[in-house]
Amino acid sequence: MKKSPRSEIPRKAVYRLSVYLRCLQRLKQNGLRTVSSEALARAAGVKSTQLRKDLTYFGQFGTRGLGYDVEQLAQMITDTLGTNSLQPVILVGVGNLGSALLSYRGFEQEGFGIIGAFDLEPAKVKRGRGGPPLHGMEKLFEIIRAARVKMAIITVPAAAAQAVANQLVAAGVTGILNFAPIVLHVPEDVTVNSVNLAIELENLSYFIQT
Amino acid sequence: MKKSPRSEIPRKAVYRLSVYLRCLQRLKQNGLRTVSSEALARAAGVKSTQLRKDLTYFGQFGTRGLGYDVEQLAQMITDTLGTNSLQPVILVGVGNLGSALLSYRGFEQEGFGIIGAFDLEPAKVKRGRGGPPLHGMEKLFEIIRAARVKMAIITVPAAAAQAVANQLVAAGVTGILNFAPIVLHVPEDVTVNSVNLAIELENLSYFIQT
DNA sequence: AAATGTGAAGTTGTTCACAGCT
DNA sequence: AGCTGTGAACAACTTCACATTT
Repeated sequence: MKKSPRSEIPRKAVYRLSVYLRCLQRLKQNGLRTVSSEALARAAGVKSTQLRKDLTYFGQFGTRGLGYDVEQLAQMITDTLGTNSLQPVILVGVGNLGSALLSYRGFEQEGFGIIGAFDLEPAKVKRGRGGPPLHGMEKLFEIIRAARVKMAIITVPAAAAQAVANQLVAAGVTGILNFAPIVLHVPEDVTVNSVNLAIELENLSYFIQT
Repeated sequence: MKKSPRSEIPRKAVYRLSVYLRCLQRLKQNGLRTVSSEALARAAGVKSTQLRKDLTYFGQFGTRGLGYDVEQLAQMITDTLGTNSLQPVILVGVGNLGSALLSYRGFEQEGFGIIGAFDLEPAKVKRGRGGPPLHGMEKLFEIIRAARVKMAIITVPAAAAQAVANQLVAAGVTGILNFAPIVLHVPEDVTVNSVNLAIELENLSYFIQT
């Protein structure tokens, strides 16, 4: 298997891989077997040359004159992203946003299972029925280790986020999806993706000014 | 007032402006009056030269030898982003994620008020107490027009998202925060910021692979 | 002395143009 | 003929080096 040097692949290209995958899934549902870079790129909202360039970072998957096999390309993307097997994920901070995300089913649809939620005061949290078990913070380390959890979602207030991140990293987490409005400092081998909903709106606010 | 040509300012620089603002707010709470580009940049997780370059897109705000006035710089950023006055926002699609975001108070803290929520079947939606009024889709156009709403949040399923976007644009919305896992096609003068939570996790999944 | 502001250099990411398969 | 794969050209963004101001 050709293992490309991971560091030379643009982060954005990896991100777009996920977008392509969504489009391929839709195409498959519509019964399409093959697709050209032109058509897939249009669906994904990018230029066809960019799509082809992105794919070459990971290998060669097309047939010249014909296009890409929908099924096969989707398979290679899930292989590459590592979303074949179900990844266990935990969530820390069951406040407004945290409980919101717990009731959101969108993660599971894509192969991620939230196997546990953590909060400083689990007793105070109002929980709907269903959903993952809720623990106090003292269980964090133990559960992460036991389930070999590599990915975590942080939805605690800004003031607590860095401390939580430190605990997660110490327990073995190497991927963090951070919703706290703060820049997290972590070791090099840990990846942080930050989503800040207020900033997304604020950003729009700039562009709608006439 | 120096009005720089909006199109020549990198989108990323505008985004970082929001990050700087968050840091300035924290500094202000801690009682700091001035801050150097070095210190602010560290807090924001960027290089100091980048911070300075970003700011020059909007004017000159520092004092050489001293640094930036925290209060004044924060003021200029809110002016620039247009978040001085409270922006009315609506939300379309009160499913799992939509109702999640409605109960999330983070938007209001930053000067955005969700003045209305819309759903195909408002009767079916379980609503907690409080929060904005809930309407059927037939009211969408009228309410957007009446309140001169410019910004909207889309949390409908992928299959419905483009149609909703079209309605929003027709009613006068020019900024859309899109949570549907699909690429929206809109006129040039409309800005779309897409947030895809599943993709963020999927992306992490790639980087945690050893 | 300390720190900003900025043209120039460097780096990264995107698009072009076309060679090379099927 | 049609469409992919890719080196080279281009564009966008970041960082450097240093002149400039307080």
